[in-house]
Amino acid sequence: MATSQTGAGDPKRSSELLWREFEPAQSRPGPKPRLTVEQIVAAAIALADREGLGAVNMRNVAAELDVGTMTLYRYVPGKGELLDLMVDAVSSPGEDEPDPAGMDWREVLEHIATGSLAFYGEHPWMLEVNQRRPVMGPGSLWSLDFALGAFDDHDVTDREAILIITAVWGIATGIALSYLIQDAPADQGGPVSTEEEWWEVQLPYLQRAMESGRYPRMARMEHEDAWNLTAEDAVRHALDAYLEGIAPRMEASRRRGARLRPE
Amino acid sequence: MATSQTGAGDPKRSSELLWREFEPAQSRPGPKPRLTVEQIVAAAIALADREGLGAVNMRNVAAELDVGTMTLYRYVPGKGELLDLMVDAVSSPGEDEPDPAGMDWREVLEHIATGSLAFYGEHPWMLEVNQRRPVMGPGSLWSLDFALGAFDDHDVTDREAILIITAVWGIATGIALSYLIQDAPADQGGPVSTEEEWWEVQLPYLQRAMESGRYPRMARMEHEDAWNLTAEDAVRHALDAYLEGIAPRMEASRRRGARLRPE
DNA sequence: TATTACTGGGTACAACGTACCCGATTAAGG
DNA sequence: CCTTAATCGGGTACGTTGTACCCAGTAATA
Repeated sequence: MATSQTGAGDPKRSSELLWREFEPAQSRPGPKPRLTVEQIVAAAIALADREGLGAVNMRNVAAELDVGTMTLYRYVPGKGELLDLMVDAVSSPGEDEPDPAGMDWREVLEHIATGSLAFYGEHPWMLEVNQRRPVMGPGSLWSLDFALGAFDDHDVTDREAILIITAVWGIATGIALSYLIQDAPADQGGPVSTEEEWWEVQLPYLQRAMESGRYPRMARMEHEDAWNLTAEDAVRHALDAYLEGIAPRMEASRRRGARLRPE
Repeated sequence: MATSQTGAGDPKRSSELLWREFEPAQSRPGPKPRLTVEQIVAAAIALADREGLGAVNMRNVAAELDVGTMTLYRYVPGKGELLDLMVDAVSSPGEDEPDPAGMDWREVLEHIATGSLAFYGEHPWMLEVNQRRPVMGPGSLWSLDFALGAFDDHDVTDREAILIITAVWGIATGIALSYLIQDAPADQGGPVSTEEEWWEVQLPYLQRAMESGRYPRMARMEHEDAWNLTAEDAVRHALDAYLEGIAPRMEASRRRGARLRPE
């Protein structure tokens, strides 16, 4: 296995591990484990944050924890499952997470979008993970529940809520993919060309392409400032327009003085 | 190199290959090449379409063409560059591509979004490629130029045009990532759990999670229809709302009776 | 015809995931 | 307290990848 896909392993083992907090450990014969799953996941995340997803291999994670490589397999069935655990762990709420109850729908959705950017800034390797199957662990469920908080005071169908959450998440992730993935530490090995070098080399080819007349609209662009956008600029624009688009519907669906009742 | 990243190789070699049509071959000593770069790229794309990105390795591509593995290295510096070429090749215009000149801004942007979905449906492996650096070849430039056609009749700044294109592209790609990547042929090897199996196994855990009271909003959802969304549904919703949001600006910027002049 | 650059592709190695194995350890039963 | 058996740490080794290196065959040029 070489690629980095979620849901690659045995779903039963993955689920057991994701929800491990639900079955407390019981006393068993044999030596005390030296590690915990949490330690392994934390080490793998630290490694990914620091050196990129390419550096996350079983040998490196084991070295990070100063244990033998094969020891990891006592705790985690394989690399695929470890990746699932990493994804769910970073999706879990932080210390200072606000409570969506009491926030306006706009605030919640904006918090999701800007929070996603900050999130991908901290964990750019998350943009490289192929979330082939949704990882449904405690952290991911929490994220979804948080997002649903946008509609606490509104009468929208479940379907509509999902559509809106999907759209906001899609905007944030789609744009983060364009702008942030390049900040992730790359697998080194080849000629470690910097961003400047990269463009410098391409420039003459692009120049000739522009002069070829095959890209008339591009050729007419002022290159200077148009491309100097940040992910924040792009998300702000897209989100503002999108929220403007759904605002009438949201305002129409607002319930009168309702609060989330934990019935 | 194990991961699938663009821009991984030598940028000079990549550019030369991307723009190979610009330097015509000249007569040289030595045997005639048995292959062309086009053939190799086409074989790799066919393989990726059919068996997934995981099946694209140098040995398989060579077997597809009935040549020795190392022969490929006569034409392509390495797998990273081959991936760049694949990405640019599938981004090139098809036979029946409409001309954005003469289309309304809405039509162009909608065509980009729905076209993207169809595109990812045909080449789901594109969702797995980490576009760490933009591949600036003939195909990608053409896509950009096409998108800029949305503004032929409008007075918008270059910056604004890029913002809008980025938003539409981000919406389509972000949503495709959620909905379509699961349709890509998976790297087989482990327990090849189907979609149903996957959910069946997770269900009891999710049930317990819902009963735990930690996800009150999720627990209150009607699961039946809310999750049965297609990528088309999600994109239509997001794009409609977004276009609604930028419509005032676009209408305000419309030029009077202007047409694209190939000056 | 001789030269020379280029072609096909076999061999081999390094990095990876992980199957398999063995000895050391420790809770539970007597 | 001692036996038993499950569990732990982790070394060895193999299969799969990308690709460096090499050599022999080939064809345009001089």
